Amino acid sequence: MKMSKKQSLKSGFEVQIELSAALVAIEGDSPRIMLLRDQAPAAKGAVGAGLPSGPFDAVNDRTLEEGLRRWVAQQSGIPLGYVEQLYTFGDRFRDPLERRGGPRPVSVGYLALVRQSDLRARDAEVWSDWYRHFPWEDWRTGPPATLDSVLAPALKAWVDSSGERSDRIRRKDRADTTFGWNGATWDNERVLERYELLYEAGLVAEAAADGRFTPDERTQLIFAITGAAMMKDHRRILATVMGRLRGKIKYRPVIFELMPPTFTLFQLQQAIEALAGTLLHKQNFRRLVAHEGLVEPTGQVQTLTGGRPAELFQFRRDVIRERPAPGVRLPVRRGAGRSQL
Amino acid sequence: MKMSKKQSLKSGFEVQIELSAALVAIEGDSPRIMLLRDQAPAAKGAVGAGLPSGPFDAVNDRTLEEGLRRWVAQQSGIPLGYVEQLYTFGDRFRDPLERRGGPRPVSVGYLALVRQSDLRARDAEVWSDWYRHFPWEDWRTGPPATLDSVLAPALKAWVDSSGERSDRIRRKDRADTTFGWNGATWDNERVLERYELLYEAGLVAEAAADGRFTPDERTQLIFAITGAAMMKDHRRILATVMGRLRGKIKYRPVIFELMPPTFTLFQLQQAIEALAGTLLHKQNFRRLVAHEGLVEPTGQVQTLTGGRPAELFQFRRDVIRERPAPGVRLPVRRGAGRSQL
DNA sequence: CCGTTTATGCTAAGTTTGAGCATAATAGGG
DNA sequence: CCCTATTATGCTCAAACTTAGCATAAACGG
Repeated sequence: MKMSKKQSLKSGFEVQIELSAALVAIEGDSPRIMLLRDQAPAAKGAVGAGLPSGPFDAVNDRTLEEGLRRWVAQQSGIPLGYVEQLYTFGDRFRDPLERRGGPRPVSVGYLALVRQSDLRARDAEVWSDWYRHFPWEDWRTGPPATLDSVLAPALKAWVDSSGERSDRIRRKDRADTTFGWNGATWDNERVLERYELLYEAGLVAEAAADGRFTPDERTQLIFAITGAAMMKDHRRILATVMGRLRGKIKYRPVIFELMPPTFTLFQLQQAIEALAGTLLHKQNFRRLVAHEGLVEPTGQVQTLTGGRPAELFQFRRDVIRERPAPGVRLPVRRGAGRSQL
Repeated sequence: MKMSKKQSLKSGFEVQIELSAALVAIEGDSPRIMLLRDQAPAAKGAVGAGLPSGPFDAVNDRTLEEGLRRWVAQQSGIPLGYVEQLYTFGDRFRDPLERRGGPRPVSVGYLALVRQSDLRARDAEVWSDWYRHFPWEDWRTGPPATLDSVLAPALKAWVDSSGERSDRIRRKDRADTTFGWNGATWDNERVLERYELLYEAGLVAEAAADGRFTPDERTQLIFAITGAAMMKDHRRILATVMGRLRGKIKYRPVIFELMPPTFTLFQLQQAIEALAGTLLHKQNFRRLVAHEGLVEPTGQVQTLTGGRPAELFQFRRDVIRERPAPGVRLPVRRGAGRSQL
């Protein structure tokens, strides 16, 4: 059973692990993600911007996370605080380079939260609103326009394009449940499922880049909505980040990793709304937060908004001790919309 | 920046990925985990039983999960249904073999749920109750005895063993919050945190095996409670599984992956209690499940318990469509205990 | 000083949860 | 065949929590 190094190499047991981090920050009501500009000449096959990333060094890195921090520090200069491992992707052919003889990628995706104050973009970096890459995930101003007008018909075409009847039913069912059509509910955590569906349907630019599709006029139009391609599987990692973060704020106080030391309750609310992609009832949110004892007043006030000055609060560090799952339970506002496919 | 294959090998960028699966099943009120008996001669350095696992084959496996299924099928003959990736571990020296020149391990842990009916143990396999390996996690008959009598004093010794005062405070705080002592609450999901703490404190057999401790009389005693060592980092994966599963049943109907096609409500309750490690209020559980619409009656009854016959139910497949997070919200019973450290 | 804007307080009505009492339907023993 | 133990199921009450608004407070700009 045991193999020499040579043999194992030949049979493909050795791979390179790529560590990627999605750095998330919030500016006002905008959830931001850090992207490194596309620096490789287009001819080389690299497409789009990408997350900070680099290979895991088994000799020098004590842990995977240590390696990740090293790469991020090197590429962005941003010191990381909260870091969480998300998922390990090893699917074949997610990186178009692989078809041209590149190595088989196995990538470990991380989520890192960056406080607004630590935020400084240098030349090679962009902090872009994550809804630019996932416009259908933002429900703060009601059901996203492109959801029904563009994605629904495009997915309907994908459903109908299958030869088998049973397969068409499966596809339709899947589209309905992930996008909340025809009686199903929109679940704001299923970001990855929605992305994967669009990928399979060839409706995101990466799917075209991976060689299965030649982008025609119709898909070009759709790409305009689903956004420009990102490097490798980085948009998939981003989708994972969004879903995970949306789930996590509900039961762990991670939101405070994104807030400045002191903040008004409305700023806190806006930050949560930014991540969740939905709006909250202001008075109830305030009662919830106060009641949960997650924050405490500092006594100071802030007079920036033109209205009555808001009291400044800070996070109570010791809450973690007290209750098992101190998060911000999201009361949802009325008026979820749905459409037909 | 680019390196030839030779260079990258030298600098340690290529590693082997090990895929491991924790197969979970439930028998009555006992949550089971599948272990392969320790088959290597002790002299070789392998210690304890382990999870089914094997290296990822980048040439032949299309995805990581595919490789995992192949290994499990090969080693146990059990066909896997529900499979979920948990975490990727890459810490140095978690496997004692590594110190003796073995390869740097990077392992991707998976959770797989097996239906009782698919359960069949062959010679090399054991389905063991997971609380045998984590006795302090079972609160169904009240606070675990060994928690206060054995773990508390042992952890107190670990706290006091630090030379620095600030470090002692940090250690005490960490012990309190993860084990729910001194006013903190027991969180049944923090299985991994508790295991990691015991590992760091040298209180689990794996920590001794990794060479940092020579087990003396005292630790021998503790190992009797914390359980025999498992191979590599497999008990850590198991801890991750327990925590993840305890969290997941609350918001996704994964429990049904473990149940037979039809079941009584009390069987369902016992299954959930088995995973959660806590007891539920029977009448309220029934109301909850009925109200959530997760199950539907089959019309049949079961007369096995000696009391009134129980109606048999089945899972309603279509619930996933309807609501965003159909899980079994766990009402907790009174009487959480705590102790002093 | 007045209208506008944002922050904050408060309450009525509806829903969910925690706990326990009461009843129903079986088995087994006398 | 009746009585008791045992498990299943139905129901209710009070407490806690949510939802949705109304109402008031405290700033700003004319």
